[in-house]
Amino acid sequence: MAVKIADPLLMREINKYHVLETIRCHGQISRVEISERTLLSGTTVSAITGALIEEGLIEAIHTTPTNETLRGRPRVLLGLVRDAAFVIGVRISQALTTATLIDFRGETVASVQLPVRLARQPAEVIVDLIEDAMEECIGKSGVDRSRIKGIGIGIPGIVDPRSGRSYASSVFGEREIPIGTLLAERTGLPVKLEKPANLLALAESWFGYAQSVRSFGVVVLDQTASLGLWLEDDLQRGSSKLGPAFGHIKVGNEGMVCECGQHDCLNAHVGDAAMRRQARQELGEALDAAASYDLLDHLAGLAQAGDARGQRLIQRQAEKLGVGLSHIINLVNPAKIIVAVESQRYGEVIAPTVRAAAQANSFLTHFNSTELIFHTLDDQLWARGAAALMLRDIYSAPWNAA
Amino acid sequence: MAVKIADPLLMREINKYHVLETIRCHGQISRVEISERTLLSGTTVSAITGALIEEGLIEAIHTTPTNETLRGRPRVLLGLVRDAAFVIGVRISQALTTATLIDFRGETVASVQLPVRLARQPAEVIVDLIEDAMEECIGKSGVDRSRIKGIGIGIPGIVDPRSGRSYASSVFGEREIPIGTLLAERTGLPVKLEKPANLLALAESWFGYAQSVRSFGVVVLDQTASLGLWLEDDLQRGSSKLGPAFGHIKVGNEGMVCECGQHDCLNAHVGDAAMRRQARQELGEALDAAASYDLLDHLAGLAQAGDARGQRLIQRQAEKLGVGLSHIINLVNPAKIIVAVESQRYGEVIAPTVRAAAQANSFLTHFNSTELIFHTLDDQLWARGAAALMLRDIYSAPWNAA
DNA sequence: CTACTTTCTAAGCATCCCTTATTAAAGGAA
DNA sequence: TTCCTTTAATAAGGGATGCTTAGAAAGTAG
Repeated sequence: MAVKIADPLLMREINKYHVLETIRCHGQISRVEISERTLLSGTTVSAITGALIEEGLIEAIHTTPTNETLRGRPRVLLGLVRDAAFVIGVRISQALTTATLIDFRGETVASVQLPVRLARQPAEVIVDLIEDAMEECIGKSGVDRSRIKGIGIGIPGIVDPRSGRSYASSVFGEREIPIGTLLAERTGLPVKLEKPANLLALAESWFGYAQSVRSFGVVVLDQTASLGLWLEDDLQRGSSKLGPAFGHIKVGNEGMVCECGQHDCLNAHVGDAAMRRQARQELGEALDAAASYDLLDHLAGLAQAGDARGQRLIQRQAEKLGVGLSHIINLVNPAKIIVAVESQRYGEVIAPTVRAAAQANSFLTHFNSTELIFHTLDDQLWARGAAALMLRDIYSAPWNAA
Repeated sequence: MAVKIADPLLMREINKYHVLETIRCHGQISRVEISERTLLSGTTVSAITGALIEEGLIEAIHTTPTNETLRGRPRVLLGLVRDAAFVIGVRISQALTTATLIDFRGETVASVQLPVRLARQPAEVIVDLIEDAMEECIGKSGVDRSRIKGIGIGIPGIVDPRSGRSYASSVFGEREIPIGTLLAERTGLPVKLEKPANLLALAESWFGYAQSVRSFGVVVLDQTASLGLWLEDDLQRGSSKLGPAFGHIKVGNEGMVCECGQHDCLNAHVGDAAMRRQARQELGEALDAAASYDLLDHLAGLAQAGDARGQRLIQRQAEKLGVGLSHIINLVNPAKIIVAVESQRYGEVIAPTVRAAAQANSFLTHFNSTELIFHTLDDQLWARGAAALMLRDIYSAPWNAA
């Protein structure tokens, strides 16, 4: 069957999920208000919240009654139990690995940064390093190890969330590393892998600009361009389960070579890696040392300082990205597209051109119904996305469950 | 709330829908088999089928017991009641309007063709003509008028299914005609509009190659190229509710002008209208008379006969279409893409090139996980799609209901 | 301290599904 | 033909859920 058969247990699960979601979104909320928002009867809400309290997921908050001169019995506010579960979010990027411990409310408890290039290390060492970072994180926080329920990892490149394998990642080079499996064996915890754009999409949906938005996309622009698509309450993974191949849509005919072997992929024109190649050609190696990393930021600085060649480079990239966005707009037409760029300065420089190019290449009605948002890639949000990946299992939307 | 609250009634609705779907897909099926397929208990199936019989939607079939030397009490086969409801599907295209009467099982009862160019007529006349065709259809079939539950209409161009308006249709020219509203007023029946690709997607999902496929796309190539996307058990309409603007994704930089005012839209390169312009340039007006309509078919004939210019024209178009498909593959990566072409000959000629171009421009993993199917645009299937549009309301999937 | 207001919970009812037991409707063998 | 076996379909009983109504709890206002 494509869809689950309904029985009383599923019914309960569904309503329980709704109640938990309502509490999560509101932070603190009374039973009455839950009842109003969910349209469930008061008794049902009481029964469900009772069970959730029993399970230790929520608790009554005994702070101020918050009664704004209201008469009658004061409402008891309910909220998530902060330490009902902890999750570790790991962000792996070119030159920096971050491990962040997140509590059940999605808030950061502790964070450890590891400024190391993992690409040069063998798999064993990589896993060692990540494990150390996580240990440090746990130690710093003082959280009991048994309360940690899982690990969510974000890795650039092609990631298969089913097998826990990472392909063609700029971080690991050509190697296929079953990093998920390795870490799971080490820690005995469930591990989930995703590409960064998917994690950010999850984070935006839970905590960010896309709360209760039914369809949106998150475009991450750093080493490469990548897209996470959120449609109808879940990540869109497509038939291959790998998610959209945004970086490999074709956006020109200049013959730029992509690492995938084809020509004029978006990633051949756009992103840190592509820009480095172009900059080397056009600006010479003067740039090379200055912009060992943070090339995009450096370029933005040049452009703002009035450097014509830098401006042209950026302009060209922004246009290509705009064309890429236009394909999303025309084909999927989500309510929002959030473009996340690592360097704030760079984001500000390209935003107008990207927007204009997107408009120039989109069908007008569709462009107008898709909101384009630019913002800086937030490390914190990123980690919360990785955590949400695991927390989702605990919250467990019943219609997605196996 | 984004999702419905669960209560016993919804539970029943969901299971009822599953039972009805199972019966629809199987034509004739016993209670036991329904129980096995849906995983519902026998008693529940009995209760639900009992209700459905009461409502007149299904009935016991008293033909052969179909007992393959099986002992025991024979199974009673259940099936849809053929005349539980009738629906009229109307297909409007450039030079031909077809009205088809469809029964509750999705089978054609009667069909009327109107070889008339509606573009030249005022709105009043258009509605008159369609009404006449429908009347003829009803009369021919002898079906009681009161059993007809609605009208589903397919119109090329931009269609807003909410307002029943048709924009920028090649059929009506620049006019905005509220054809849905007009016909609803005339007939007193509910009317739904869709673009052809959406109707075909619906039809493929109900009756065709995409039964129980969770995600697929249907690309229709006739006057223009158009895409209907089916994701997660429903048509993907996007934020604008108009569906994908496949014809307006950009596929080149040759500067071909599209009717939307932009350059190098897919529709500027591909489809009957674009080919006519190109053919006029390259083949001269010798072609003009021969190919008043059915230009694509005519071209295919030329190409098969060895005409180099015709082959080049077709080749170029096929490549552009392949690029278009690659965007679908890379971004959405559906399990199937069904390419429906009006002329069988033309379809056969372009298929290899389209496939090759799609492959050359897609990320390999994604290409390999999307099945590409070419087939001829089936007038019958088309009409059944229009009918399914209405029947869907009667079947009423509970999770899509308001 | 009492009356009032509002929140929350308990009791009773209706619906649904499931498991088990019973009836119905055939075929096969004596 | 009659009785037994086998399978299908229905009926009865149990468990879970949600809803409505009524009552207990916990404050404020006077």
